[in-house]
Amino acid sequence: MEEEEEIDHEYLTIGTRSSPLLDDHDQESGGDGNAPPRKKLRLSKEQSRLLEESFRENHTLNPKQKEALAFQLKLKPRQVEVWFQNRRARTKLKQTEMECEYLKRCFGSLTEENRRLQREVEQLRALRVGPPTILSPNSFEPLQASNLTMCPRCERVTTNSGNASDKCPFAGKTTNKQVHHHVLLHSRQPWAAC
DNA sequence: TTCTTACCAACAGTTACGTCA
DNA sequence: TGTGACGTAACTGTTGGTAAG
Repeated sequence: MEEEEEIDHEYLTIGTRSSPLLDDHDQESGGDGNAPPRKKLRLSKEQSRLLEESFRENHTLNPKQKEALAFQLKLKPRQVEVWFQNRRARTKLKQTEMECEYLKRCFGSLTEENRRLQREVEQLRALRVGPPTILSPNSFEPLQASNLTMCPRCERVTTNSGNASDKCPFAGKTTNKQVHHHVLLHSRQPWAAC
């Protein structure tokens, strides 16, 4: 760990052909297209600590803060700026990875739930031997459920084929409303349009 | 008021260096 | 000792906001 502190930060001057981090003197010494190899700065522990501390307070810096921090860290403002840009990018990447993991887990549990429901549907299908039936309230004979309709007003059940006058209290009445109800209930055009 | 231009900051994507297994 | 993976400093190009003309 101590070795990191021993890095000679002086020699690690950054720069390439067009590096904004090079001052004029460095650019000149760079010469005509023969760009010196890019040197990479390694921040000291103290520098990293201060940058992290500053980042916790603010994820962006205004020019004054940038200047002050750069002065404090003995770095160029551009280096501080770059560090903050990269730090924001790392934060975002980490968040995205966490969201990705969360969505994967959701997908897994939903897939499992889907499988379970599919199995349940299969089991229910296997139990069903014929078309669903219900017992007639009058004759207690089994009636095919597909032939039954329920009046939304009186909530009584009748067969589509017809004569329900004995079951519906509104059947046979003579007011418009009641006739309407009766027609709706016992016609082939059910009450959907009502 | 609207349009154009220049400038700047932030970002996404990429490159390249240093380190480590 | 060479090598590939990885972390990250630094770079490039794009975009959106803003002020001045």
